[in-house]
Amino acid sequence: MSSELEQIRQRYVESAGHLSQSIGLGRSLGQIFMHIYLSPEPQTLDDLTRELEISKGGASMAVRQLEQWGAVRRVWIKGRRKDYYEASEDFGRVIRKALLDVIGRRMEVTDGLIEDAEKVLAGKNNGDKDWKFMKRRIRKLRTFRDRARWIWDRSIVKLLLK
Amino acid sequence: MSSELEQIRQRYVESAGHLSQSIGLGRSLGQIFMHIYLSPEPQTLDDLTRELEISKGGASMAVRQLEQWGAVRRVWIKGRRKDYYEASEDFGRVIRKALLDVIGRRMEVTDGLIEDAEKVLAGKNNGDKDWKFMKRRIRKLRTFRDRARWIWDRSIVKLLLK
DNA sequence: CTGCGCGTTCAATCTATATTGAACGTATCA
DNA sequence: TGATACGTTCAATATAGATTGAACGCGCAG
Repeated sequence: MSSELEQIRQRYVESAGHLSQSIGLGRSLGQIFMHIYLSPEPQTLDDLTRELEISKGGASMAVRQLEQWGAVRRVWIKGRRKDYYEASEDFGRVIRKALLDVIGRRMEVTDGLIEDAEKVLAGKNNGDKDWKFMKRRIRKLRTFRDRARWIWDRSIVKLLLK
Repeated sequence: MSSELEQIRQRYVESAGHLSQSIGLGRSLGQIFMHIYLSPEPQTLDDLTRELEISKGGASMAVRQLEQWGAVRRVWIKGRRKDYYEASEDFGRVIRKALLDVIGRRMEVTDGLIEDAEKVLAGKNNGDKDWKFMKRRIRKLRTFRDRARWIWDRSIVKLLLK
């Protein structure tokens, strides 16, 4: 492949790496996807370790993540023993799956905590000013949490499905 | 303040710290906001460093970030020299500002790269298979980038404004 | 003007997490 | 049934970036 073409690809790989790094997914995830996406031929783990200078273990894990999000798919080439990967062009689907996965996981983290505290607070219902304040704030927190979840489930997810 | 109340607050502070850490904002940002939010009285930087055991420098920077997002506001108490902070209850506005800030910044990162490469590719328009492939992929990338920006600007932002 | 009490800055340090790579399990081929 | 060529795992390591804290500037009180 022409070296000028190679240069362009490298620039994209680098950029994708920075981007995925900046959103907290690690550099190699973006690099790997972009490399596969800009490769005319399906790529193997060895191709990735060689071209991107990353470890085999890392490549293996990243590729599995990308596969779960539908960003790459495994293709079998008969006669070959290795796994070959090619990129999906359906970015919409990929982003949707990744968002649902990543953000959905994050929203679960907060579950449980608010309910627990509200139970304690309900028991201790004396007229104390500070307890009242705490109750009001935590009720407000819960209201917002519920609304956020609703918007996420009913509106954002729906929007992403288009 | 009752120590039981104090315990509840500490649990929330800890959780908020974990949450903000997990979304890549650092632990202290979440801790600080939650501490102020659950405090009946406006808090000073010294209060924060004492209660949360964080450095003054860090508290100063985090509070400034929270102020920019409208999550806390500075209040003057006459006769006092220190800055006092109290929390906003309008989470919707806060989240909106933070998202627009954080994600907006991220979307700018990718600008420029695609255009540059397309110019190079347009020049080298020979019939070569690999060049054609690269062109198609990058065009697709650009199409998606444009669509993503459109959805962000026209739909998500609009949704958040409610 | 001087000293003090603040908030801010930023190079040094620490830490959460991404990445590595040797050891391992597994499937394929002779 | 080995032998080999893979992909996977996970404890060890490296690194990005969050946090610290000493030095600083500024404004107010005396």
